[in-house]
Amino acid sequence: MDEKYFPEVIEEKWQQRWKDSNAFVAEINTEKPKFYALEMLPYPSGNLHMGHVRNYSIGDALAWYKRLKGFNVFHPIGWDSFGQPAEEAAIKRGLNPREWTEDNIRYMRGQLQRLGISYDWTTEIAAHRPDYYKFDQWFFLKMYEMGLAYKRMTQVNWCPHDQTVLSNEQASGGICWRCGTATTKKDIEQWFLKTTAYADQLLDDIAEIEAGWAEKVLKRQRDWIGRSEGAFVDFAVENSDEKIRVFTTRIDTIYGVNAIVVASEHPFIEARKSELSGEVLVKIEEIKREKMKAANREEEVEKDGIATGFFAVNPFSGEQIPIWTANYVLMEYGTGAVMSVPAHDERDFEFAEKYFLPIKQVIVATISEVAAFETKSTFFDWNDVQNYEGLPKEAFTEYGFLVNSEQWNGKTSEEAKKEMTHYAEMHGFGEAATTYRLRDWGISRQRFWGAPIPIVYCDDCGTVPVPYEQLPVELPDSAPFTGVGESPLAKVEEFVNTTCPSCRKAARRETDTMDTFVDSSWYFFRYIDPRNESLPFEPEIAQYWTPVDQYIGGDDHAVMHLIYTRFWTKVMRDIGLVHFNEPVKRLLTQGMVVGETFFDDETGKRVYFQPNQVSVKRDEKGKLLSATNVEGKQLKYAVERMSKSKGNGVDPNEMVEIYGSDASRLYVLFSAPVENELVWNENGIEGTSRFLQRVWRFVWRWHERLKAVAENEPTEFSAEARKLRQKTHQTIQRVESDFERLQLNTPVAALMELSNALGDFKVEPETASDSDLFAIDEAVRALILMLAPYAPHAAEEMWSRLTGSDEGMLKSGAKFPVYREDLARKDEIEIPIQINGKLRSKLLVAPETAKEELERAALADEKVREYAAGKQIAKVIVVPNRLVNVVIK
RNA sequence: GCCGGAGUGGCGAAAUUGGUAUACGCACCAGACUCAAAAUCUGGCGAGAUUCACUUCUCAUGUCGGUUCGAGUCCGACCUUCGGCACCA
Repeated sequence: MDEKYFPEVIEEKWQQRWKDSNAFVAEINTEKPKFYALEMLPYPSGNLHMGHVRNYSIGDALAWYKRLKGFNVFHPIGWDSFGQPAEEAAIKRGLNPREWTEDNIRYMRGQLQRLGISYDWTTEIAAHRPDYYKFDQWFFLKMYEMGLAYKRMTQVNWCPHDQTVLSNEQASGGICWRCGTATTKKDIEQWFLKTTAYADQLLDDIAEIEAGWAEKVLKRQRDWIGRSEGAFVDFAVENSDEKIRVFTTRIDTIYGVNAIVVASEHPFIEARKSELSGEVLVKIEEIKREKMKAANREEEVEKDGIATGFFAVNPFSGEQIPIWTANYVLMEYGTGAVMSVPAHDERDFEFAEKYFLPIKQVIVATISEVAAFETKSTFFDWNDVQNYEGLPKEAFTEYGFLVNSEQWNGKTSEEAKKEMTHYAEMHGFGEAATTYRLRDWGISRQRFWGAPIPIVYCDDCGTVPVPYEQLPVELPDSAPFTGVGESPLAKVEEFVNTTCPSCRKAARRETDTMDTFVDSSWYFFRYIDPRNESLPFEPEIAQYWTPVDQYIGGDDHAVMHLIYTRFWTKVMRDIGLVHFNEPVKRLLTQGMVVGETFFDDETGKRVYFQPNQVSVKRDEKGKLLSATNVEGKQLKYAVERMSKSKGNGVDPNEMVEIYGSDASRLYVLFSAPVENELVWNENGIEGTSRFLQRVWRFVWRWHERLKAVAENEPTEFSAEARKLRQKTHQTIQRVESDFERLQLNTPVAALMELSNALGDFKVEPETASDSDLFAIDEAVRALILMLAPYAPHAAEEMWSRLTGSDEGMLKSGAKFPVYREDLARKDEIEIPIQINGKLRSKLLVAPETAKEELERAALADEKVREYAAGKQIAKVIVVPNRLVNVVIK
């Protein structure tokens, strides 16, 4: 240990030592409680950004804390290494995706190791390696057997120029990202996983994890699944045997139906093309075009539609109602047809207003209104100008009581829904139904850099799954990467041409690869048994380590990844690999790390923020008012996610080089609560670095002297020493309870206070008494141990100096300090005295002073007497150990 | 438009259940050390008024109102802001 704190020296030293001693290698140990700490695995883009640093600093703090609390901690890391950027690098720069990926992993692994995150590197995995994606394929085959993987026609974005499939992102604005051509839609066959089969479980099992997941994430999941309960009702088409089935959650409003509205792609329309008028056909084409634009642009589109000229019959009332088609009805949801009830649905109301369709009220808010409707007609007809006054201003969408509904009049919406659904069932024109917004998961990608889908197409045998013993279906070394044309794999003859596993004749392989969300749906199960060649993992090992106790990541994964991984877990349970429903007990969604970004107003180009290149004006609250570059030209600015490409990034490498990993991590954890957005501020890190140095200097000054500390607790302590011990134990309690609540910023404040208390303890090493030494030793040890989750290298070094042992905290059996209530308690506490709720005076008393005693002391207080003079004391409120409030009138 | 979260000093933020608002840190100011600077150490730091001074008082947690002995915290309305969803029948 040097007198001065040189992070680069000690950090390298301890990183090496941890590695040599396998300090973080986890082994099953049934004697200890286990703790699985997991951070979302990174995509190997080439560089860590500050969001990663934050993510791993949080995870590491918890991992260290739990280790010190005696848990057997598993803290692994890996690489989400399949995906488009590797392929892009291949197209743009002629690189081999595999080499590009491996290079990036090597570099980023170095960065992680430089940060000193306590990973068990022996379990590192990467999705692009055959020993991993073999099991993506294994799972696919299992799901195929279970009927959960199937193929169907679906629409994709298509670039007619490049002849290639585009993701929504690549086709955003309806333009191909590569060539700028307007995109079209194309029908192709793709593989799907039947997530909808688990829709109810995905929704209902939320109850099991509710306590440990942020409500905002659960809400988004519920919305994503979008279960809605209602009924199907069949409307007969007049003069035909055909029926149009609609889905409604409000069958109670069915007497208010003024039209059936179908989507422009609805089979009813397709089947009657020849019978529709030219005007209608033109409109339908217009609607389809509008829909496509609407999907790409993000504007609200006005409702548009046309009557088809056909009519249907309301099965309840027998009324004849027109069949319309309109742009606001979606083919993808429900049945692609709705019953329009303008009086009780906002969209239908808007539509009726535009096209002057009749509006009939069938629900009223209160029972007292029901009687009035027996004589009053509420059918609003736009042709009847007399009645114009009766036009409601908006739809009444709440539940209420039925009117204008024959035998159902007077019933509540809830009763009517049940009874009318039953009635429809009895009469064969409807049934109770539940629909979901959740779609099956399309996993086919017409890309190279992903796990090949293990399927063979044979002219004789059809679709044949690759036998398990032939897995993995390996990706070829390379493929022609052009970014245009069909899937790159389709061009690799030796890959495509194979023999049918069933009849041995020549056959062709599936050339689509899997969505990368497949890899990330189960990766944390692979960590626990990463070299297993026959199974994704051994169920017995999973029995010990899983589910994950604490998962940490950004809330950008609140739906897709976290729904898919929950789905996958349920499938694994049904296969018999695991015995629980939910993979993650507690989820922490960290806030983004953001920085200010500057753009050139004219060119839109980013301007790198460097103090000498950009000058900014701020208002008194520090909010940016304007920014100019060197030439005084106005710049645009925004606060966005920090990254190198955006030019607002602090490079983690640079930061670690200047301040060290410990100070950097400490700063990131200290300066905002984990779930808050973290706005990067260069100055803050100086403070945390100074704090570490202060602690360091203290240990340096005292460590020799502390070797002589008494083993047994002295019986007598000075008042000063007692105060220090009090602070020590109060701090232990605070830090512990904050960690349990995942509040990682406030423990740092507590540790700073303890460190300040040590500084205030005016004793010199040369003259300190045995009891003083004991108190200091106790405080310093506690401080260092509690600092370890934030600044593990510095903590290790100081610990080794104090203990004289170099083997490391964990190997030497160091434990989180134990809180002692008897020492934390104060001799004397300050009780505020309020008069009419306002602080007027203070009382120094022993803790646990009785109520009566407090009241007496408060009333005797000079201030209180002053205020009470000539007035009446109406009441005295005494909360022991808290306050006294004297109410004076 | 709908849903959800959040508004506390110059800034990041504290305040387990209603009970001393502004802990801790940054920035800033003053002092000590130094030939000087950096580093370090000490002190100050919500606003306003009052006093030579010790002090004392008033106001302040987005705005307005309510409940309560007492509200940053609970209730109601509104404003601002961030995020999610966007015709889901």
